[in-house]
Amino acid sequence: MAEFNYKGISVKECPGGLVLSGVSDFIPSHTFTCGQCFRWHEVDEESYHGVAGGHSARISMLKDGAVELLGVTGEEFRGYWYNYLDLDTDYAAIKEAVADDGIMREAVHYGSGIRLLRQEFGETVISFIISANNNIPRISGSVEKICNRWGEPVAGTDRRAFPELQVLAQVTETELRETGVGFRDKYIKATAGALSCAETADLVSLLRQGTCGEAASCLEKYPGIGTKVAHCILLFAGIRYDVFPKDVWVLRVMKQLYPSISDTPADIDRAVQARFGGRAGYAQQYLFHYARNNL
DNA sequence: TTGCAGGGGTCAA
DNA sequence: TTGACCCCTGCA
Repeated sequence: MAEFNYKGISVKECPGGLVLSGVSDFIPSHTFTCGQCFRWHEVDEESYHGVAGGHSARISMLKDGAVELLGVTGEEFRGYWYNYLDLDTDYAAIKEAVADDGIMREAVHYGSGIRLLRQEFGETVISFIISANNNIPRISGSVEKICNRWGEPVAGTDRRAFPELQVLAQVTETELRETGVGFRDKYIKATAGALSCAETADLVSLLRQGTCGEAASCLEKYPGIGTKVAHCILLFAGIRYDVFPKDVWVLRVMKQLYPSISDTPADIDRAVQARFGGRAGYAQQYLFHYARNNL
């Protein structure tokens, strides 16, 4: 069995996949259930199966702390999963920076194994349009149905890839509604159509420029995308980390734990930018995950 | 068993 | 600034 080192991570081939040593600050349950993604299914304790970017993997934490990637080749690890799992980011440094008071220390400790996934842009856009005024089981169900119906087959699994936006743009609203997306059907079709006409790489490049408010406004031009969904897309597609999505849970935690900060979104943004700056998105994830499970 | 409120918002009036 | 919007779930 071959063994190699990739950017500080020791990668060893094992039957059916790879075992990684030297990955820190990663716990599958924290990363895959913190609300940033909808296509990772728990198959065992600290073991999840997911499909991303046309690839399939079963990712598990082994007892010795090593990370096992089943169904993944060394080439796929270097070419896709390393970046997807955000393995080049130093989470120890981020955690130290954002855990600047007792509340944040507790939130960071609670979600210590969260990594922000660098998800596909189109999949992230459509998934978070579906998330509006919705709940996680239903969002996951709709996304899976969309993949089953219009996605391409993926090697190594019965599950399918998230379809291209060009494909979704051709689907009727009635067909979309059959996947349980409800009134969001027209938003999905319209935004998939508008984005499939645009050059995605150029748009993503544009979204990295300017302030996070400007980037969010750019996305808010598309149907079904308001401020909160725009911020989620920017953060969870790995485009920028200075955004702070404010959903009901974050507003709840801010009101309860930081009553001195006014609960208007603008005031929260000002306080968060001053305090966390370019790491606001990471802070939001720790707070959100903590709030969801403790408040 | 049935009825109702509410959910990781957005949009239009 | 408000209410409608799909529809599933939890709870009384």
